[in-house]
Amino acid sequence: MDITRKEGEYLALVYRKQIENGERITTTGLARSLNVTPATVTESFQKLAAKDLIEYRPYHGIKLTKTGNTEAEKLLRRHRLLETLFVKMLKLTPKAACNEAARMDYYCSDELANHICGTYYHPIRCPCDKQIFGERSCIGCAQEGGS
Amino acid sequence: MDITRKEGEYLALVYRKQIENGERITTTGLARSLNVTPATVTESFQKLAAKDLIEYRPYHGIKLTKTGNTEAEKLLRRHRLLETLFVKMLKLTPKAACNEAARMDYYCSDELANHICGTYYHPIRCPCDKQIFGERSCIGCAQEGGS
DNA sequence: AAAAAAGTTAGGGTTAACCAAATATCTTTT
DNA sequence: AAAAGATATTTGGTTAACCCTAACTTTTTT
Repeated sequence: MDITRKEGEYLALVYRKQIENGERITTTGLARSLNVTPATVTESFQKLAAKDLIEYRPYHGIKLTKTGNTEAEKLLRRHRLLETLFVKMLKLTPKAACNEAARMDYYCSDELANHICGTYYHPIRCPCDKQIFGERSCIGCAQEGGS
Repeated sequence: MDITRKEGEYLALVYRKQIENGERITTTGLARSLNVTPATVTESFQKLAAKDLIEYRPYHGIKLTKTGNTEAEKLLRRHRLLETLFVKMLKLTPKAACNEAARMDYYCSDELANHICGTYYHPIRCPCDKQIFGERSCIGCAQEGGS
């Protein structure tokens, strides 16, 4: 079963908040970030859990599973590599690059991402200085296995 | 009213067949190209016509309207500029670049396209030698006003 | 003018995202 | 510890984008 675009957005957002920023994930908090009602977030949690991307204990929050973690990192990797390309090659501002990347990252293949990665010598930080994860399939990449 | 992704695909395909290749557009022919039933194509024609993107005479075929033409060219422009970027900068093969671009073009903004366009000195042909249309909003672009 | 081919309509189906209102479960606060 | 308040979930929808089959209509061919 594969991940829809929205599900990807949830995954990436949860990863950034929970793993990268150490914030606590709440239904209402996410709802506010995504401009939807809490009911919608709950529904998403259920779908994500059904696909084994998060561990979901109703009323007690969520945690990314190993798969969820990996998928979030893949998505963020693609996002941040696109940003890198847009800033370095095309001279977009980091903010504009982020907006473009946000619309395109879900549709960007790992192959394309790997090409960007190789072109820029496997960068470790994106233009906004966030981490770009290694990827097994990318020849020359750091490969820091994940969790 | 805006154009959905599929509608964009129809528009671009119709443009390529009808305008660029001089082929006659038939419901069944499009259905085969897109791997759907003729009924689905008819439905799309009705939607496209409702949005004034094509002129549709039932049983007698379709023609892009001025708006439809413009939109198709915008889409193809983005597609072909993405291809250009992927081939020139990232060394994808033209075929791979086309596949990537096909997934991303709908989500690529005109601003990003303009940046690519400027970076490559407003190219007139994509890697597969098809035309890249001028765009008013792109400073330095040829600006051949369309139809 | 039939038969064949092409196109359309009618009537559905699925899936993804949303929402409001009612309900359930924490968590505070008194 | 009970009530109040905050948070989260369930229930029962809606809408939009695609897609389909089967029946029917129109055009084209023979």
